[in-house]
Amino acid sequence: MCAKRAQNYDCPVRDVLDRVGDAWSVLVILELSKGNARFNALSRVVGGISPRMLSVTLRHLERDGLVARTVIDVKPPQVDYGLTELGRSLYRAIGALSHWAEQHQPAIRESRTAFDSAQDVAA
Amino acid sequence: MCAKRAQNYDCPVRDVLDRVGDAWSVLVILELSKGNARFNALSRVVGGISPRMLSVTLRHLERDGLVARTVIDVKPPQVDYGLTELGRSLYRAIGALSHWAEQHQPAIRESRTAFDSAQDVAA
DNA sequence: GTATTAAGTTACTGTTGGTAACCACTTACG
DNA sequence: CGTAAGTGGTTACCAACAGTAACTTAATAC
Repeated sequence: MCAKRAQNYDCPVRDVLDRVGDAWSVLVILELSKGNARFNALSRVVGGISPRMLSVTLRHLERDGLVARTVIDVKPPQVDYGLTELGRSLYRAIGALSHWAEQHQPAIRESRTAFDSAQDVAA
Repeated sequence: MCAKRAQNYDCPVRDVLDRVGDAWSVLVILELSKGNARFNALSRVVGGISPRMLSVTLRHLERDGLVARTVIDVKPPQVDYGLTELGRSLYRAIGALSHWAEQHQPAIRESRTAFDSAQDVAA
């Protein structure tokens, strides 16, 4: 976004947020932080994700060097996905934001409720 | 996302990432971290944002209690926007991620280039 | 009277996020 | 031998939403 319209902003943060901002990416990184996994295993455990979305998400993460894809040449070929070192370091960074999120979620929830009921009155 | 399809996951992180994942939200928070500003001032300084998107973004941020909207009752009524304490604390949290982003951007860029050229060969 | 600035809103469009259905291949079961 | 179920995805399609362009209301200046 920043890069695309990039009038004044050259923004490394956007590169990361474009990836992190995606719901599935985070869930997949969270899952993989527990250990490597294969496609269908992820598919089952992430819950609600479709094969396509998983495929797309994994390819994005692989492209950014956050996830490594390894084909194991057994008879029905298996594919193993795991976090790279870069991926693990991002996981830690997300952890910090996640911490903030947990701490302040009540405040946000409260604010939203207040805002919404104020809107209802206005309407 | 998490909340919407919320099969298994009740995820406070998503609440925050839905907001942070949006390009404009971050840019606006960054801008407001420098000091309060009015609508058209923001419009000019953010660069590339349309009135609608600014309006939408600000209302989201206000709803989440990150930004305060103050109407000043002068003759052409003015509206002042500024970060709340919650907003400032999020700004600091974003800072951490931003730091990670700056540190690792070269690695990500490199990985993308490598990945893309590998794809080109394959095609 | 028409131009500008304030702070947005409305109506529309194009991209993209997401679903449902399908594919090719191998092993297991009856 | 046929068919079901697991592997790892792709293709075709649609709806929602992000984003743009144009308009609004009201006041002050020229």
